[in-house]
Amino acid sequence: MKSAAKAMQAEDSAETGAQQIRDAIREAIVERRLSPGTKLSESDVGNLFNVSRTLARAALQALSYEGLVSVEKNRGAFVAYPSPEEARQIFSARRLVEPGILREAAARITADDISQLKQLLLEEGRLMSERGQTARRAEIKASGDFHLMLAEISGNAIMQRFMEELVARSSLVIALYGQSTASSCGHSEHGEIISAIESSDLDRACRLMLHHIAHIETDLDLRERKSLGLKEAFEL
Amino acid sequence: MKSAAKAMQAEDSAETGAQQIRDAIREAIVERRLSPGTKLSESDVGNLFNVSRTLARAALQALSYEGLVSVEKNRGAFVAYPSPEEARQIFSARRLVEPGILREAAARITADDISQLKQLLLEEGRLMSERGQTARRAEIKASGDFHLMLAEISGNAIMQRFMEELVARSSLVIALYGQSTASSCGHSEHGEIISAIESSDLDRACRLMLHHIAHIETDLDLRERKSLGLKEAFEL
DNA sequence: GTGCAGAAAATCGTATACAATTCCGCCGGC
DNA sequence: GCCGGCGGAATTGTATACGATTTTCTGCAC
Repeated sequence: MKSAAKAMQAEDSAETGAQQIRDAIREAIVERRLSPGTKLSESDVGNLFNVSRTLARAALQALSYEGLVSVEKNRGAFVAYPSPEEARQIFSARRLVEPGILREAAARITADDISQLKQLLLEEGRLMSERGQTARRAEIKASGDFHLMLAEISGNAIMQRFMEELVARSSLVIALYGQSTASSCGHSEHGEIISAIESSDLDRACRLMLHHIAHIETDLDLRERKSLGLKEAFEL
Repeated sequence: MKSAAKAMQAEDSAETGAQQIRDAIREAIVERRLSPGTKLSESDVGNLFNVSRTLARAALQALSYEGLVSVEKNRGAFVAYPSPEEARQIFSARRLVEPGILREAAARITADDISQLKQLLLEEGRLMSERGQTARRAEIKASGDFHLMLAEISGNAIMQRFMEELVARSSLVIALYGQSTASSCGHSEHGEIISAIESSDLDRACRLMLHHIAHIETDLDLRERKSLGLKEAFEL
């Protein structure tokens, strides 16, 4: 309900209404307030934001292009439920592009950028030590923001958009298959990467980045979770 | 009309009507039947395909997410007109991801894949020697398909989709800023890359790929083309 | 002829209406 | 009791309707 109110207040924004709805839903998905598989009916979304189905539908379509929502013909839209294979591909893509982004970012980075990165790191650490759902959600967001900021620094808007997609989908994967409570990125690894950049040791930075991504993947249990709703579900 | 890479997904009236329209327009853009800057009004598109504005709008929205169409609020949709900076970023992105894709593809490639690649090459060569608009258009498509097939072989659907976007946008850039009539890729370079893959010389293949992309860029004149609609336009 | 205000036309943004499809419970047959 | 078919409700797919914004055209003053 309060999200609906938020949508109303920003009514006279520059963007078309569908964009705001899309952003609101995306944020909810990335922060894991919406679980994978949840049905997002057009009417419900429309009612929630006090708009017609037209706009709700447009927002859902947009999210499906980002891979955060899957729409099935004549059946509706659902929060994406990435398969293990999809999960592997997402992280494979990250391993493929993030070192390159890191290199480009390092080539253009300014002192101001570095201090911003460090501030992000600090914030991340602060949230980690806090308790509570909201802190947890903010932490998830912050740890993704580190990777996104590197993409931003790289100065390539296309890669930046791609990284936004990958980070968002990673959040879904972690929500589904993550095991440890340490929800997302190893915080300290972010710091080490910054250090390596500062000392202009690019190779080391890239190695750390790859290690970091691998580390996140290690925390996943990517076994096919079939229906499982059988005897196995009850014999424990 | 049987592009191998189009092995995308089934038919039987496939997806919702908007998708077909989107694909048709995308093809027209990539084959340069639609020039950058051309206005795509919702009504016109709808009439052209005998559907309502609703579907036309959905298709245009979809294309805007791919960067092939830019929609301006309350003004309409236009075939994208990438700025020189955008063009640089597109090719920068390709330099960043294509070597990685190539490596993954090489790791999974089969004999059958190689023969398909070679066949694509042959087709490309044949089209090159032909005259006429339609041959030219088919050639443009074929030269892009080489890169797309590598992405497909890599087995990563996410990277494949990203490459589809990059190749399509590259076509726009070449249409805008390309100088030589040799519309697109150096044909022979594709062959060399295949050879390097065949002999398992990955480093060489990557070097060739980077060189190949650089070669395409060399053919661009990325100077800001301001209005130019002034005296310069008439004094020649 | 030039320039500008204002109306008319065209086009987009959003809502609503209707058709098509799927989902779900009910019922009779076996 | 279980299975398969048959409405009715719910939901999506598409079209149309209407208000808002932009563009174009017209006419009058200068």
